[in-house]
Amino acid sequence: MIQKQKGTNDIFGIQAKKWKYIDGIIDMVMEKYNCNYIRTPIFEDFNLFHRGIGESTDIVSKETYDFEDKGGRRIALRPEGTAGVVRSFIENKMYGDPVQPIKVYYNGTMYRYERPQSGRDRELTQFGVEILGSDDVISDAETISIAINVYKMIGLKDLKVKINSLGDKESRDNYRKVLIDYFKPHIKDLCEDCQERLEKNPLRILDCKVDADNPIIKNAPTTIDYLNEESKKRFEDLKEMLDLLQINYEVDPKIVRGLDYYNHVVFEIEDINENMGINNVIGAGGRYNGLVSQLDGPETACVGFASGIGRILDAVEAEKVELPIIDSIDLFLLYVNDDEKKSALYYADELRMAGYIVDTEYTGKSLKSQFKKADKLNAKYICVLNSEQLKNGEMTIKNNSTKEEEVIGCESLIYYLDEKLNSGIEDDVDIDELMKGKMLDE
RNA sequence: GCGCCCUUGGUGAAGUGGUUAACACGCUAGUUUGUGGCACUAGUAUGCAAGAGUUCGAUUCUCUUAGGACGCCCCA
Repeated sequence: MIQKQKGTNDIFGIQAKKWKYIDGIIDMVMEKYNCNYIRTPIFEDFNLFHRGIGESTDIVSKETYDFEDKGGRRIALRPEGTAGVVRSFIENKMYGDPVQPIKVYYNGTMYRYERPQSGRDRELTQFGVEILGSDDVISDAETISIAINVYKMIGLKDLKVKINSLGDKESRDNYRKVLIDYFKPHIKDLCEDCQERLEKNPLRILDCKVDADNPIIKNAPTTIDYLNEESKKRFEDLKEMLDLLQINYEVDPKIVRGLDYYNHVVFEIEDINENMGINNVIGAGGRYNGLVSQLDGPETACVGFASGIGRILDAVEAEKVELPIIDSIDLFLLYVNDDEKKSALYYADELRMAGYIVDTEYTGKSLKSQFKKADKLNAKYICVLNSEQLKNGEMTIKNNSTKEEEVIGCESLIYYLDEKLNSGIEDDVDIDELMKGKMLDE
């Protein structure tokens, strides 16, 4: 039997409904921020990621899904969303758009060749926001608030926002040197991995799991100590704006991000619920002012974040958030003989086009099992079509929770359902209304 | 790339080097010739991830491959 590929998932059933619900929330929140949807290709030139993500780490060569196509081109499945968006920004000359900055969001699958573990798959789905063409701290604050508001709308509560500033490029490079100089004399006191990291990626030593309590690491100089005046001012401004937005945050000098295109603000949003696995960061981002020019575009200041839908759903489960998923149908039509089957087909079609969720029997099962099926589908109303009754232009419709039956004229079926289902309390989910409700709660 | 554990039906699972692979749920049918969800009865894996080996004989032992879970590395 052919099995699915390692680290991939089939999403279906109730899980698929949850994904669609989350997607709906994202679309709605983005609309409010006037952030436009962008769809870029899933595969790109390998060099986009090679140059975009940087050569200092071995992420790209080792952990992208890449291959040579039939025309001899080196292709990579996108491992993240930002590079493609930036490529598109440059290629479509969006920097010439009279309205700046360009605010876009994406939502799609990414591919990383790595060993699956809790919260990590080879195919993952991320949504993310990029604000291209603004160097103002207000964009930094807004980026974080977008992420937070999406999570809030979903119903997540155990969130922790961690922020840090890497400063501008000089600050960052300077800090790297300082850090190497600081650790060098203590190298023998660090774990094996950290000894390797010292040259390759010293910033990550701060995040070491083995030596987390090692005083050498705890007392290491922080990025913030090496910010220049302008960078410091930016960071203070950002904190003030987050306070204004009532976003609780924590400054964590260990947040450094692996890639070297980041500067100024970097942030991670964790779900700290105890049921989350080791990978509990559900969203992360930062400012990347150097990337557009690095990819041959004009100097453009950008900020953005990305968030894994899979991780969000892990958090939803960990926090036991009940998503308001519609898991019922309006009417189930039962029948036995061929004449009744045709009536079922006809009325199902009519009612569906009138806006109702209608289902019926397709496998010729006994009436008894049709009742069971109606129950499993959580049918609000059921109707057993009867040839004799239909000849007189009538049918019996039954409320499947109260069990009350009524005989009605066939032609009044739509009006009957309209009256019963669309009046009074309705449990259909209106995301827009939900949002207004939650906004007011805050 | 490395480590560790795991893989039995539609589902949850028990089990053993040797006749018919427990049990439960589910499903199907009947009791009940068109109004069910209860009850009872019957049926429901020629098969134990795939392949190879050891053996008189393997689902059970060994190896390989694939997949799952978790952790390390890395983390976009």
